This record gives sequence, structure tokens and C-alpha cells, in this order.
Amino acid sequence: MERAKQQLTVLRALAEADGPLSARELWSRLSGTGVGLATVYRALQRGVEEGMLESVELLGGGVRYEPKDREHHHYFLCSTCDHAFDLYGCVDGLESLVPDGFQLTGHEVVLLGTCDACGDAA
Amino acid sequence: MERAKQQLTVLRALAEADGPLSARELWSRLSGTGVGLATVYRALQRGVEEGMLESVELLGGGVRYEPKDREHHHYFLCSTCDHAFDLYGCVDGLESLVPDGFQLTGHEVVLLGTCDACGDAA
DNA sequence: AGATAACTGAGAATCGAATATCATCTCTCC
DNA sequence: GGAGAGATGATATTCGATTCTCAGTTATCT
Repeated sequence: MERAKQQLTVLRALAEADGPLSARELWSRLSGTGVGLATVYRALQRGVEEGMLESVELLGGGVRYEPKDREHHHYFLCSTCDHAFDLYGCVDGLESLVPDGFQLTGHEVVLLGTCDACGDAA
Repeated sequence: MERAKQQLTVLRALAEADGPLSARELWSRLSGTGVGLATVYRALQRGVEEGMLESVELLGGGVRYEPKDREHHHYFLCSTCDHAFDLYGCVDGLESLVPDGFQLTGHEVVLLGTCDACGDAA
């Protein structure tokens, strides 16, 4: 087993994902490589500190991570498998919702439903 | 101290709020009434079971609750005080973001920024 | 090769949220 | 007024996620 390169293994797995992954989700994708859960957390933390990764909080509590170089996008959260998929594109008309006196600095849109794979299985 | 009416106290506090409240948030608003945290959780759980309340998950992990009789709306989450405010109105163009094969059943929009009170204080 | 520093995996420890427990209290109905 | 059912508050417990600890491993530099 290679050592001192597990961080790269983690970052690479994130780069190949089709959406943000939680630490757990990432770890399970790396099962078989011998990477420990603590290493996954360490790699994620360091990735955020070094500006390569971004942490994302969606519905459901968990924090997920994805590479920071992706353009502005939102997510589709499958209610069956709980996986989050990146969705490119955005929506309009957000500013009109903001009450007077409130400062808008960002927004998050999450579409809910069933993903392709889970829909087929049903 | 009145008993057997704490559940009503909890539901009433939720009805008067300007957005969904977490169990903790609700409890702190009831400090002084002698209501225990466990009772808050019990009241919320029962409220959901009986269809009067709805649980809402936004960014940041916690689950919040609000009366179910409110029309479709979204939220403004203040990054300073972490309070969620109801926003009436919705957005368009969501369907166009959904990939082929995915079933869309709902959506959640959260605007992020600073609320009136926190903006003034800064 | 040898020394040192950084990295790693496994499991223990921590932390917070949510739930369960239990003795007490309140209401309702005799 | 008394009994029984349901509700309550304080606290213990559980549970999952994250962080910490530590001994062993690996890379780098000489």
C-alpha cells in the first residue's frame, strides 16, 4: 500500500464524482484502497484550507465536499439514494424575494426527487 | 406553572414566528415559561404526526419546524444570527435544470445573507 | 544507510442533537 | 376527595459525526 499519497487519492475521487460527496460517501468509494476514515477527514480539511475544496451544506444535515473550480451550479438530491448531483444552470427572480433591509450574498437551490438509477430500480 | 398545556405553548410560539424554528431556537424563546427541552421535542414530534407541523431541513444541519398551513414559500437564512425567515414567492425555470431520467418532486430555495437586524448592527 | 519530519490507519475520545427514563404533577371522571 | 390516565421537567442515555491519539510507516535529505 502506498503511503503519503492518500491525500491525492481522496482529491482525485472527489474530482471524478458527479456531485459533492460526504466524508462517509467518499470513504465508501475508497473501500478497498485501505484509506482510513481519519485520513479522508484530514484530506478534506486540508483541501478546504488550501483552497482546492469547498464544503457544501445541503438538506439532510451532512456536509459534503467538492472541488472549488466548478462554476456556479446547484444540486439535485435523490431522496432514495441520498446522493447529490451537480446541476449546471441557475434560476432568475431571486432578488425580488428579498425583503427590504436584507442583504443578499448568495443562494442555494436544491431540487428533490428521484435520480435516474433509483427511478429505474423502482 | 400550568401543566398539560405546554404543547399549546409550543405550537403557539411556532405560529407567531416569522420563519421555521429549530427545537433549540424554540426552547430559548420559551425560556421563562418553564417548558423543558424534552417537552419541546415531544410537542414538535406530535405536531408533525398530527399534521399540524412540517419539518424543514435547510442548510446548516438542523431541522426546523413550522405550521403546515403556510402556502408554498422559501427561506432567507441570515448567516449572522442563523435565523430563517419565510419568503413568499417562488422562482421559475427549475424544470429545465433536471437531467433526463430524473423525477422532480420538489425543490428548496434558500437565500443567504444578512437580515435587517444583523445588517443594522454591523 | 541514517536521521528527521510528515503521513497514515485504527480505535478511543469528544461533542451535540435527539430520545428514553422516571418520579412528579395535573386533569378528568367518578 | 380519590383514582387513573396523560403530560411534564430534569437528567441520563443513545447515536452518529467528527476529531484526537499514538504507534508504525514512508519520504526526503545528507
